[in-house]
Amino acid sequence: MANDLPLRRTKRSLPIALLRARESVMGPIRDMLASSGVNEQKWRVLRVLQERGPSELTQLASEACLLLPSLTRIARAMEEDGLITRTTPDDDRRKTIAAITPAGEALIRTHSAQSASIFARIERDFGLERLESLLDMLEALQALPRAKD
Amino acid sequence: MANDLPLRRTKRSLPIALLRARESVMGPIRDMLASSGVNEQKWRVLRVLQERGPSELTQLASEACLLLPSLTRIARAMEEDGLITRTTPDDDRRKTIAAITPAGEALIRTHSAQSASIFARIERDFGLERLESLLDMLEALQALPRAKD
DNA sequence: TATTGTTATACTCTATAACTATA
DNA sequence: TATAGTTATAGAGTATAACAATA
Repeated sequence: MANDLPLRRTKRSLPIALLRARESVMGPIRDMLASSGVNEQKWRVLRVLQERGPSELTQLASEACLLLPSLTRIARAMEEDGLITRTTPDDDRRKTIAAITPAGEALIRTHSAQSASIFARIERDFGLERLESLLDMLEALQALPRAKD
Repeated sequence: MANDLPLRRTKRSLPIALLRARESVMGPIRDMLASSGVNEQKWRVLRVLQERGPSELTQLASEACLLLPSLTRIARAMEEDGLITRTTPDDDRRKTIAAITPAGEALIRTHSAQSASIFARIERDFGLERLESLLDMLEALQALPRAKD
């Protein structure tokens, strides 16, 4: 069996290239979050909730790229910190709806200027048009049909 | 202070878009690795070593997107499994050089056909030209100057 | 029976600092 | 003194399965 096909160079390996690109972008963002009291995961949860409004945990986990058991723990901690609320809707009491609180929104606002400045720098160095094109492609990549096998 | 600038939609947030895109690509690759006995991190180490040849741990950590303490542990385990060797060069005995073994290369070969097929599917669904263009941009993004502040 | 979320568990990675050996 | 790597430690995420409550 001729299964010793050479693999792509790692620079041209999509998973590795995506990871390395993310690592280079995350540097200044990690510095920002270090002074915020929330980690990357909690920041994503806040960002998704602010954008989408109150959300079921399953959907929230999917959009924030977290497993549901991880989100269960994270959401409990964030509720204790007053950043989100968790409620059970009367029409389906299996569900939990998470929602961002004013304190959570305030935390985002506190860092919005810094976040914008980090992004502006990338825009400047990378090029606005190219960046928009990259974001278009990343969005399209997410939308690809999931392989079944 | 007008620091309540609205943030980008999460779909247009570079860190989140990179993460979500990677998650959608990693699905079938995780399935592949599940039957290989190595996890994502060890797979990256093997891929980098196969490509670059024997490497110092600091450089290897950087290219495989791992912290050095993580790599120390991972490399020890991989050496025990016979996938890599670790040697101390005579000209600088502070260093450790890791190198892939024939068993490590065999492990990669075992999955090269499957890996190629996963990639071919993405090429087909996403478009070859578009994919190459995406990889170009990801490579360029990695090469951006690191922010200092 | 299927769905939603929680809990439990084992494993692993992350992040930081302290430490050793060598240069 | 600086560098390369290791060790230690605390914290957190990953992955899976089992479970409870509800539909």
